[in-house]
Amino acid sequence: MSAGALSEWRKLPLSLSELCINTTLRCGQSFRWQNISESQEWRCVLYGHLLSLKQDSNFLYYRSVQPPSHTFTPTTSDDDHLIRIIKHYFNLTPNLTELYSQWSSQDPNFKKKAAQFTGIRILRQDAWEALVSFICSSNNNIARISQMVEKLCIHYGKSVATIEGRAYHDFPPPSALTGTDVESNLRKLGFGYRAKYIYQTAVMVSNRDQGWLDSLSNPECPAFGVDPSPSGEMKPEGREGYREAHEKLLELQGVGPKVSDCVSLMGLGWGESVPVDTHVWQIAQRDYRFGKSSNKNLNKTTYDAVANHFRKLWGKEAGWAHSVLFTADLRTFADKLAATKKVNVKVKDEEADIKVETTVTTALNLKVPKEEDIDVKVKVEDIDDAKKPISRKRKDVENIVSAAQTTETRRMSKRLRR
DNA sequence: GGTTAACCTGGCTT
DNA sequence: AAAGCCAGGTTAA
Repeated sequence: MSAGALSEWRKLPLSLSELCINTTLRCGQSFRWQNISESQEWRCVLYGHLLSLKQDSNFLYYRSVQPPSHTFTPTTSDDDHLIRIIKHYFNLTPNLTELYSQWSSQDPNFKKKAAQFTGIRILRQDAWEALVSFICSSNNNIARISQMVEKLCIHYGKSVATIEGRAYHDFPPPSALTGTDVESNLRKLGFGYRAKYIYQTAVMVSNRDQGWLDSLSNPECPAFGVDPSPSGEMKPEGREGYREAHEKLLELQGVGPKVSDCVSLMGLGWGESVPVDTHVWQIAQRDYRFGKSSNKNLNKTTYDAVANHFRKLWGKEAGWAHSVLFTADLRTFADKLAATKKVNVKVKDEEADIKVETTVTTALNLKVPKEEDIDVKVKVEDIDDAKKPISRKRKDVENIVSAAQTTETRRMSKRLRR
């Protein structure tokens, strides 16, 4: 392991509509990125390299730790290797702007949401990491999932670098999690019932041929270092290879349909995979007329119906579009909507402490179904939220949402009150 | 074969 | 303050 020195920043031309790391790295795809708030920088270990990123409207900036044997200036081959990691991990080949406009032309609801949530890409993560991460995700919240994944790396992953006193670890391979004490250790570390799933799945994967998991990848979007080749023909239920990957993953412990789809999408490169979780099910009911008649709850049949519907609507990269709507619905991003409202109301910083009396025509209300509306009295005391950190507590979010409302009684959805 | 109760835990609400 | 609720589900009965 190496300590200390990060290289100089280097940069890659990239627009925010092609990739927004601040959204993409926070929307529940990867649970491992660390945000350094002072420098607006994101850090994570990928393929044994500590990578640090930041972004402005025209460039993605990146740097890494210097291997001790090298001079301060990175060699071109080091730089090339980092660029390859970045392009692979962020799946930079597809033209996202083009995809957004295709999805928008097919789907007015997508179009409505997408304007606020540009630059969301599906990451091309390591399949094993995605598998374990999403096993951890079951019946769990993003904050705790992130903690669990971090603990896995600290206790079982290789330490790669130490920067500013913090050690950075890589994600542990399956073989590191097959010890007979792993389940009990993970339980002590707070994994709950997922401890057994992780241990059992590690054993199962280790017992298969090396590279078995990666072999389930979309050939057009293979594992890092593998050359792409053509994949099969798109069908309503997805390509042959996707169906096969999905099915094989289900054999593993702790992997049901939703986790299998997350791994297929974010770890195996199958763009048509649409994970249907509670959020997506709610979106389907609220915005796409699902669950209106007999099928009121999410089961195998409705799961497939929702996924197939979105594949028909959005096409081969349906999972990418799904992620945009999913993100737009995350509580973490309630501020995006509110922030835009504030721009509309033209509230100036120096007026931030003044009560808002303006009537706001709000997109918040547009997406609310009438049946679920309830009356809420809103009093706005403080709308000075602009400089607060990204991650907010519930009360902060309510204040922001409130700020977008008037002081009179308005209608507000249950979902937005979360 | 489709439904349903358990399942771990920590953070937040009441 | 203590109890209840909830979080990107899966499993076994």
